[in-house]
Amino acid sequence: MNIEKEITTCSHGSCQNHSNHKGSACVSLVPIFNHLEEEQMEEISRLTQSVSIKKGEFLYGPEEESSSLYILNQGKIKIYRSSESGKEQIQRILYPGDFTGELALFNERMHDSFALALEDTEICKIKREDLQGLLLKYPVISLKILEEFSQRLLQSERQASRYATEKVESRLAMYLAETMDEQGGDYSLKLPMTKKDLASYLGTTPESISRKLLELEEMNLIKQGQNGCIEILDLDGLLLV
Amino acid sequence: MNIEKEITTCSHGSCQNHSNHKGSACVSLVPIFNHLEEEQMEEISRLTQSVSIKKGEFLYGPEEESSSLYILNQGKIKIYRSSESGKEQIQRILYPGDFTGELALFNERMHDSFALALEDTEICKIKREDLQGLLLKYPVISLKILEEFSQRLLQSERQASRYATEKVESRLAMYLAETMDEQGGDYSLKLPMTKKDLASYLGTTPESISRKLLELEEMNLIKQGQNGCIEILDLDGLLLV
DNA sequence: CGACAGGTTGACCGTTATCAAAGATCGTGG
DNA sequence: CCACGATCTTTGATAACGGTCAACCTGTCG
Repeated sequence: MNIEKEITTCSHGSCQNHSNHKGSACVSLVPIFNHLEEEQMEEISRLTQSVSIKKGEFLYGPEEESSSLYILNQGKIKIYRSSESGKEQIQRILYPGDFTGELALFNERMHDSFALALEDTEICKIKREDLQGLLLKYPVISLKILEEFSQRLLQSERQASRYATEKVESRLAMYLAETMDEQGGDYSLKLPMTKKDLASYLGTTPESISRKLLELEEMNLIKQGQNGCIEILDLDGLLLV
Repeated sequence: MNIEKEITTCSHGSCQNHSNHKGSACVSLVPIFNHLEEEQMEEISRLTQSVSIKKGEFLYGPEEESSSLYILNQGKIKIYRSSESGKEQIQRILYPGDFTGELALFNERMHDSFALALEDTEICKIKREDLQGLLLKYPVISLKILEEFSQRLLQSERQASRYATEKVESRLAMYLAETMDEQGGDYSLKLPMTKKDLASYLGTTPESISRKLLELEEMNLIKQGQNGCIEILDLDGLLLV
């Protein structure tokens, strides 16, 4: 079972070299399935189905009926919705171990966003009925999912509140500060998406991102490198913006 | 058990006349506890504890440890957070049957928002341990909560996306359109909060709300009455704004 | 009756979106 | 491996959207 380790350690990183994971081993990746008995794990594995999608293809789109929970095994997936006025807004980027499809799962509803593969991607599916069966059989899993959900909810509400109250510069500064430690050791980071997508994620335009990053640089708070690499020179200052 | 009916029918309304509910009958109100066996209901009731708070008092505040799920029995509670830059932002208003405290519950974390009673209010508490015990014992409840959570998550993400992409006028128009059918029969509504609070909810200022409502009125899309009563004259037009 | 919170209106200005055009980068196919 | 087109990025000029400040009005509550 060292496949798990291998993948886990490289999530959020840039490893493209692992490609021979068997069938449904990916379930072991997902936090919600942690700490289960081995036989339960096997039962779960038996219920999953593995899917590959190529870069640029959609896992699902809005108005599309959903009946599965998707667990990202390998690759990178962009979840975005197109707003009432037609603008695209990025919700989040999925990395190995993340899952999606939950909403449609419990609501018996359609998807209302797009899931687009940014890289060649491998995914595990669990059908709604199978998952619900599992939840009833092993209540612990529900608690795990509830934790995950409440985490997501918290984040989403915080995000909403930020859009509502902070100006672009602050939103950007906060984003940098938050993304930082996740990405590299020493106060630097590599943007996990294009600046265009970052703009959409932060609810602004590419032009503004460009300008604001320059401003932050001129204030000696950050230093931009190549390829969206950014060094943070003054974290405290950044958070005061 | 007609207490349930009585309260259910008046939620979102303006009934102040029911005040003699016994102990923990309120659990029967909550969607997540629907369709349970009677003995289970009784078990749940035994675990709940009833609390009253007066208008203007806080149910909880941020930085405060939480260990209970709160179910609103009677009254009206405003949930808001104060953003990084110190501005207050309203998350939602609770009506009888709604619950709060979930986040802190599953995350073993502190609250990060305020819960303020807008009216004299009655609440049922269930302790974290008790609730988790229930969830493990009756997995069906988990599914209910998961439904509720995914509903909330969907709403919150949609909301966030709106803040990010729509301008004030659209946000306001959408809010009116959404709040409408819930409030009265014929295309009219009564704002459930002050315009000041509405401004905060929509991520803008009272001044802007005032002006935009006037604009909508001048476009013959709505008609303002007394006390935040608004008649919608042209729903389609409103949604095109 | 006065104080106070909410609401409205006006004037002003900062922030940020928009449009346009040029430069950089990436991926693809020859 | 290079060249091409597509896409992303930057920069500049402009304007609109909306926040802020200040004054005034209204209704409510003690």
